[in-house]
Amino acid sequence: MSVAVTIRDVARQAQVSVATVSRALTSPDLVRATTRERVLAVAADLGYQPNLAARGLITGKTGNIGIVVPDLNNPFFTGVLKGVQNQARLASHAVFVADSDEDPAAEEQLVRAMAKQVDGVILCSPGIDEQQVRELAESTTLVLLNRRMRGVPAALMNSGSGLRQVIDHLVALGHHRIAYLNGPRTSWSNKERRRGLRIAVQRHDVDLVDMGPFPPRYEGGLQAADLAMAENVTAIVAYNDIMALGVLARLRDRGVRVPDDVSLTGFDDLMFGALCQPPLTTVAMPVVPAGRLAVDLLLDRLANRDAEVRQDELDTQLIVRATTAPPA
Amino acid sequence: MSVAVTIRDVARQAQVSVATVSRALTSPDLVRATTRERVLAVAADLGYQPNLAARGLITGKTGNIGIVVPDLNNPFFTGVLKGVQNQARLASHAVFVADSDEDPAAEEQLVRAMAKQVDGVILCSPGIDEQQVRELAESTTLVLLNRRMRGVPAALMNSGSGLRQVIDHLVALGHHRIAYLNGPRTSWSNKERRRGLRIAVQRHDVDLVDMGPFPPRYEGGLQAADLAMAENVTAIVAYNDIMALGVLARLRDRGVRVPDDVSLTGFDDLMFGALCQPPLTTVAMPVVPAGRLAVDLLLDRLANRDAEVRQDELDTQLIVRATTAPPA
DNA sequence: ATGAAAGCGCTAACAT
DNA sequence: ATGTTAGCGCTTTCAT
Repeated sequence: MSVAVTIRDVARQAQVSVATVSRALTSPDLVRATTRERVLAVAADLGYQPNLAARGLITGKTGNIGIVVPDLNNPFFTGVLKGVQNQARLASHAVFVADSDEDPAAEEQLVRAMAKQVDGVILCSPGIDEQQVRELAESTTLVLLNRRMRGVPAALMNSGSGLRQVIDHLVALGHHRIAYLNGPRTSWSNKERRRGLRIAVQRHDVDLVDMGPFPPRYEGGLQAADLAMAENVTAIVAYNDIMALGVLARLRDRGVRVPDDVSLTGFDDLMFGALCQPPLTTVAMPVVPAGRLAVDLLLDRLANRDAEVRQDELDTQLIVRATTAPPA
Repeated sequence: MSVAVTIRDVARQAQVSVATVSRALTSPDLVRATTRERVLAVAADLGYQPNLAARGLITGKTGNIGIVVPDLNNPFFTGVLKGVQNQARLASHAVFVADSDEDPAAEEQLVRAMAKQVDGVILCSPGIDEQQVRELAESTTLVLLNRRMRGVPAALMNSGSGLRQVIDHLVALGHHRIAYLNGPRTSWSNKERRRGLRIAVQRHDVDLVDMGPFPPRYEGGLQAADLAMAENVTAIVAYNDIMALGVLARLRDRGVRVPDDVSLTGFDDLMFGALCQPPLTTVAMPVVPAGRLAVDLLLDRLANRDAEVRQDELDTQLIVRATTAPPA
C-alpha cells in the first residue's frame, strides 16, 4: 500500500514549514534556491507525491478531464480517446472515461457523476437532445465532439466535405446514378453527410437514390445491398465502413463484382477497410486529432472562460482504394 | 459552471447539522426516518452531489480505479476497458484510463501518477519486468491482466488451452506439418501460447515449424507468409488475428488458396476476422469478461487485504470458420 | 438521534 | 524568503 508520505513529512525532514514545501513545488521562484533544492531532494528521497484531491479541494481544479463515449468497442471512439489521452498527458491531466452503451439516459448521468471530479468533460457524439446538453453545460465545462450546437465549444470533423469528395470522385469516374445508404436519421453525423451529399448532387446533376435508414452496422449493409442493386445504381455510398463491409459481403455472395459491376464507398477509414478484399475506398476521419483538439478546446476554455466559443472543424480526406472504378 | 452546493447548504436548508446530513447520506440507519427523508429531499431539491475528493480525503478511499493499457487502438484492450468500465459502474466506481503507447517507462510512470487518485490499478499486459511490477505493487493495489506473477492478483485468459484447441482441430483435419508464427518472444502471451503448443504437439506427434518472432501486426503476417510457405507446411497458426490477416492477404496475392492449399488460424477473435474473406478460424478471448473479472479481483482485494491472492483464468474458445480444411 | 469539533493533505492569505 | 493560520468539503469521534 501507499506509504502515505505527506507534505508534513517532507517539511519535517527538510527543516522547513509545510508552506515552504508547497511553494517549492508549485511556485519555485518564491523560495530561495538552496532551500528549494533541499526540499526537492527530500521530496524525491521520500518519494513524495502530492495528494491531488487535497490540492484540488482548495484550488478548485482537479487536473482531471472526463470523456463520455457511446461505445468503447467502436474504433471511432477509441481513436478519439487515444487522442484525448495523449494530449491530456502532455498537459499533465489524467482522464476519466465512461461508456454510455449508446444509452442517452446513462450519458447524462455519467456526465453529472464525473462533473465533480473533473475540470471539464468531453462529450462524444451525444445521443441526448439539445436541451439536455445545455443543462449539462451548466453543471460543468463541456466540449462537444462530433456535434455542433450554438454556444458550446466543439471539435468537429467536416464529414460533409468528405461526402462531397466521394461524389466528386464517383462522378469523375462516370457514375450518374448513385445510392446513398443512410445511417440513423437523427444522428448529427448522418445529417452532416446528407448536407454534403445535397451540395455535391446539385453541382453535378446526378440521380441520387436516398435509401434507408439502415442500422449503421454490418447487418445493415447486408440488408441494404439487395435494395440498392434493385435500384439499378452503378455506385453505392454507405453511411460508414462497417455498413460498407456488409454490402460488400452480400454482393460477393450474390456474385456481383466490386468494383466491376458496382462501385462502393465507406466512411471512417477503420483499419479493416484497408485489409478487406478489395480494399475499401473511404473517407478518413481525423479521430485522433479530433480528440487532441477537444482537449485543447477544453483547456482553453478553462483558462479563459470569457473567450469566444470555438468550434473547430478538421478536414476529412477521401482515400481511394479498390472498390471504386468507372461504371461498366 | 457547477453551482457548488455543499453539505452545509443542505444542512442549513434542512435545519440540521452537517453531521446529520452526512449520516443521512452514508449511514441512513443512524438518523431518524423523518429527519432522513427531509434531508434527502432537500439534497435532491438542491441537486447536491457530495464532493468525492473531500470524502476521499478523510475515508482514504477515492471510489476510483485506474487502468493502464499498452494501446487504446488495439481492440483487445478496448474490449478489456469496456468490461472494466461496465463492472466499475455497477460498483459505483469511476475509471481512470491511461495509454502507455507500448512504452514500458511510460507504463511505470502512469501507474505511479494514478496511484494517488485511485483505490487500485489494473495493469494490462505490462511490458515492464517483474521487479518493476513488484515495486508498483508496493505503491498501490495492483491487479494484473493477461500476465501471471507470483503473489499478485491476476485476471487471466487461458490462451494455452486455446492454442491446444487449434492444434487438436488441425490434427483432426489431417494436418501433420504445421507452422507457428511467433509474436514477440518476451511477451507473456506468446509464452503462454507456446506452452499450449508444446503440450498439443507432444500429444499428437506433429511436425512443428517454429517461426519468427514477427511483429504482431499486419505487416508481420505479410512477411511471415512466404517464409511459412517455403517450409512446405499445410497449416499456419498465427500469433494473432491481425497477423493472420496479413498472411491471408499475402497468400491471396501469390495465388495460394486458403483453405484449399493451406489452412490458417488467428487468435483473439477481433470483429474483422469474422468479416474478412474467407472468415477466419480463430480463438475467442473473453476480453470483456476479463475486464470485469479484473475489477472484481481489485474490489475483493480492497475489501479484504489479507485474503489469499486470486489468479483466475477464463476459458478461451476455438471459433471454427472457413480458413481451415483438410490438407490437399 | 443529533450536534460540536477535530482533522484528512493541501494552498493561500497574512504576517514577519 | 519563510512561517502561521485559516480554511477547502467532508466524515467521524465524542459529547449530549
